[in-house]
Amino acid sequence: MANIQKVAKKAGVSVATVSRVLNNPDVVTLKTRTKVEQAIHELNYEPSALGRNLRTSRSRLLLVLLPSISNPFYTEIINGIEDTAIEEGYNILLCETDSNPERENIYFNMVKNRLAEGIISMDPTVNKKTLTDLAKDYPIVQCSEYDEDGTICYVSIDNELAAYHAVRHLIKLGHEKIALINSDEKFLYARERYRGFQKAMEEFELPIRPEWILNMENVKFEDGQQAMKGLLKQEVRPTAVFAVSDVLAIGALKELNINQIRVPEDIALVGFDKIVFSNMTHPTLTTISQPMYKMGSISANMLINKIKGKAVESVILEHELVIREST
Amino acid sequence: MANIQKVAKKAGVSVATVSRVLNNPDVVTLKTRTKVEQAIHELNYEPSALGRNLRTSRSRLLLVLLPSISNPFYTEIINGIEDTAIEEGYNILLCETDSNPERENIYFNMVKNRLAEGIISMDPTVNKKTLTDLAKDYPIVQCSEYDEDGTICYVSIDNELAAYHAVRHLIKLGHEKIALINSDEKFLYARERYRGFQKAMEEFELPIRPEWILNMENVKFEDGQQAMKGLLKQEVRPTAVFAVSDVLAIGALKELNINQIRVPEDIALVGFDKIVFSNMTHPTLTTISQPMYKMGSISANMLINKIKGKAVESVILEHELVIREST
DNA sequence: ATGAAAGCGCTAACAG
DNA sequence: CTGTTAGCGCTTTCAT
Repeated sequence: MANIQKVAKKAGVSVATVSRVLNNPDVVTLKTRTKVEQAIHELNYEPSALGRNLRTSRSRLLLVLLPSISNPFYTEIINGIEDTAIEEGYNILLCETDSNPERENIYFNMVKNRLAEGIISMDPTVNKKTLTDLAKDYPIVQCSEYDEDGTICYVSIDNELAAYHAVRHLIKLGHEKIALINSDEKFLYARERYRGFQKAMEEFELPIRPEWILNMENVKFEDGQQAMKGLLKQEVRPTAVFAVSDVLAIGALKELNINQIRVPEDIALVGFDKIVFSNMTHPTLTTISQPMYKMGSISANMLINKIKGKAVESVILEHELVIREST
Repeated sequence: MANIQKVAKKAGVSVATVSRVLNNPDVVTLKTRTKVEQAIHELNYEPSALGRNLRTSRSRLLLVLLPSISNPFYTEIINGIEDTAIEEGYNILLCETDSNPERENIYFNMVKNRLAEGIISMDPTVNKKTLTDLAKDYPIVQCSEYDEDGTICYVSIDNELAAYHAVRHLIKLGHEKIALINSDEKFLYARERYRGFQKAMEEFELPIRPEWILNMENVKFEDGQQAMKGLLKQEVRPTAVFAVSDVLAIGALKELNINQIRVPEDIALVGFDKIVFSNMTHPTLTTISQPMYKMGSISANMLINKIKGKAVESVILEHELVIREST
């Protein structure tokens, strides 16, 4: 495989000149440049990023931590991150942790040993302590899920307000018996969305029934289905359900369809995230839309600025209630 | 930042010894090893992968090319690739090409300049010529979509047979008017699945109506919905539809639901891929299941073997017809 | 404008 | 078992 030495030899110049042609072409005379370019072409030379990276001690690689790529919530965010990263000359490594600390560790080590220059964490299940410790020495930002009292910058939305809007929408539609399908409250977003639910219910003086507050361990379709199954078994049924993610809502909708319960006539349903599927269900899902692409691109910019040593500040973005057929 | 030199100095040994406790601990006496380990700990030393990579001229990075991560078809395959890769000490870089040759080129360059050691291509839109050229010099395998007369190894299924099974299933159910929602026939899998459709129809002496063969440019939900819209407009309606991907089928189902057409009573529907969402629709979707995880893990193994210089052979895996509510 | 030379951090052959 | 040393391929000062 051709290296810079061979090119230099073939072109009859020094390796420094070849390097200049590669990185700083205007400081080389047209004549020598042409010579070098021809040698490069003839030898089919490709500069090794390995050598360059060691020399410059940069890898131009960013890590994106997420529990699982199968969650459609992340896809638009990733697109935003990716476009911005590529624009800035970085590549991203999608890191599925599967909520597994060991996996997590592999990726943390990649930044410790310089294989990657920084981390965008979107993983609610990440070990906050480890992440905070790592953030002292390496550039890290958080996207969507963040650490409440942490020192790590983030970009997110106002989850409490968004949930409040969703529930208020149901209340204004005349619903009084409203259930909540939430995820595990060990996650900040789950706690915040619960607070939004609570706030709306209290504001309109509606009772919160503990048996209608469901906390699911995971956020897969089956969990939503399971949750709805639980709700339907109860003596008194709610007339409306707010699920904190579209995936949960779609699972719940499945169970409603199976039982021939009409949506929204018998039970109204609101989701969260506006994933692509949410428009393919029957009926289509009312949901909260987050500016996912923007969240991605902002977090990528934040991280790159941090890498460059610039100061960065956390950002809260706007959400939007998207009213469709399920309410 | 601590490097191997500082550790050696602190421990009072040579850099070689430090390197040994890192890579080959058993050849070092317990006593010196302990000394070195303590120095490593005290200095909070992390070996630089940059230096190691240059020295060993390996990056332990594999590229996975796919048009878009938002297509749920890829998620299980990626899991298979990832698990196998990590097991073998490799990491994977998910590369979205967006069917954009420029993007594609970025990733091809990463392997040319040694940042990555090989490529698993799952991208039907990839430039076959470029890929074949690259495969002469670098380890490359194909997963799912492959090049018919190419020299590049692949793992896939028998698309023609799978499509044949899907259509035969509809025929055995008594259907005679069967439509096909296909993707663009520039893709091999589309041509193969068409052939399977054709074979089944001919075997049972059923006519193939050109107006019931739809070739969609993309394979998003909207394309399936669009296709079904087209079918419903026609004078004579089919009683069954085979869509070559679940995503298309789900879009088609959406349009059927909108028009209150009963599935499977009025129109039966078969998809392809068995994506997670295909079990959440109402009715659930009959589909062809591919061993996606296995495809992923086999292709990763193939690539790693190729990198190691071993000979590898293409593999065709089994598929399965999964009969659910839509037929 | 170009070249010589140092060195990024590591591994591995060789010597002892 | 451990140390010395060369060098992976590149960029970048410092001279010229």
